[in-house]
Amino acid sequence: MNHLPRMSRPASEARLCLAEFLPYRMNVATQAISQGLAQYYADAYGISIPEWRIVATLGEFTEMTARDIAAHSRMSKVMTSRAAASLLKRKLIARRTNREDRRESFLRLTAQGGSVYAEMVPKALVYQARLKEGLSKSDLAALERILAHFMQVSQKDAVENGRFDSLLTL
Amino acid sequence: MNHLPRMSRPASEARLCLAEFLPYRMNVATQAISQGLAQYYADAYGISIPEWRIVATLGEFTEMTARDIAAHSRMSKVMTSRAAASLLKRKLIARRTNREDRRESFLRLTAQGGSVYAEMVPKALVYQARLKEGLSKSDLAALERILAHFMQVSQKDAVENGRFDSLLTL
DNA sequence: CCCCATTAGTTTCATATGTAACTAATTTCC
DNA sequence: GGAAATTAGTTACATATGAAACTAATGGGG
Repeated sequence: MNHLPRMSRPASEARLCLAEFLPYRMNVATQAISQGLAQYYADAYGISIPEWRIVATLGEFTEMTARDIAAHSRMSKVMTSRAAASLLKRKLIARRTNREDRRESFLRLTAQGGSVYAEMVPKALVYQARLKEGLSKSDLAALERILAHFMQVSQKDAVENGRFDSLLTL
Repeated sequence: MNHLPRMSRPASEARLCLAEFLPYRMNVATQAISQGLAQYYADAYGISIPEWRIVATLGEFTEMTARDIAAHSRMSKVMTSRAAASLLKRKLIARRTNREDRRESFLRLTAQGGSVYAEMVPKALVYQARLKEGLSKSDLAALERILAHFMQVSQKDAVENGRFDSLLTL
């Protein structure tokens, strides 16, 4: 007589180990990375991550509309609007309505916003360096490919499932 | 006469390019990955990510306390409590108070919860396979090292800054 | 034994975020 | 030239999340 399993199970019972599941692991790692940085931004400058994205974008490009900031920093227009409002209130950025198209306005860092930016950049770079420190050149190169690949796959997936908006939503 | 810059700037003006900033890129990539999966969970089973983490943990370990599920799936006890309450209400999990220590209870999947799990696992594995598809063996190996490294660095950072709780907070 | 500290888990409150509706300006197209 | 569609940006409402307060049960000296 041959041995049959006593308890019937689906033919292909694939096991899932949460701790090894890639989306989970990416989430946990990213959460851990963001946590420290966000805490630092908040403690030192009272700036949230969406606000930081605006400051960083304006620090890089000088003057931009909210729409373009949103696209560049991959935030929704709502998120961008709210973060910009908060920065405006604290006079870290200033707005200038576009006379050619009065729906939009150009945003730029104020002097004060500029010095916050100037202070934050080196800290951010140190943080990034700490993250990379200890990884080999080839692992860092792999990371570039991997992140690009993930973006591409997810993007394709979003398009296939009609979530076009998620291409711009935080 | 020698040329001096007309506008004085900090001696070491390190530039920051948001699009290349690692924490930002990890965030964007992870967000994109999670989005698709979360949407799928929600559409097909009305299950959120925290709920899925509980289901996945119980599918793997059969019976566990909320505390241990939280630790294993890296969620705060609040998040775990809320997600568990929702799953209990929908009878996807069941609870059994521990008689030795009546503060805690053991949670397990119900038959219904078990079949949801059984249906979701293959889908999750396909999603993961899609993500990995197209990456070389060596890039995937690098990814393992990278994620482990990020966890280690962030963990050390959290401890140094007294954020012990963030070791367990989602 | 009993008071105090600790632990599991829940609830409350404040804040953050997403979706959808909205306003105002502009463009399209007849 | 003007009604209809589009676009930039804001607001309103519902939901999600985090922090802290809270409840109930246990453990640990004295």
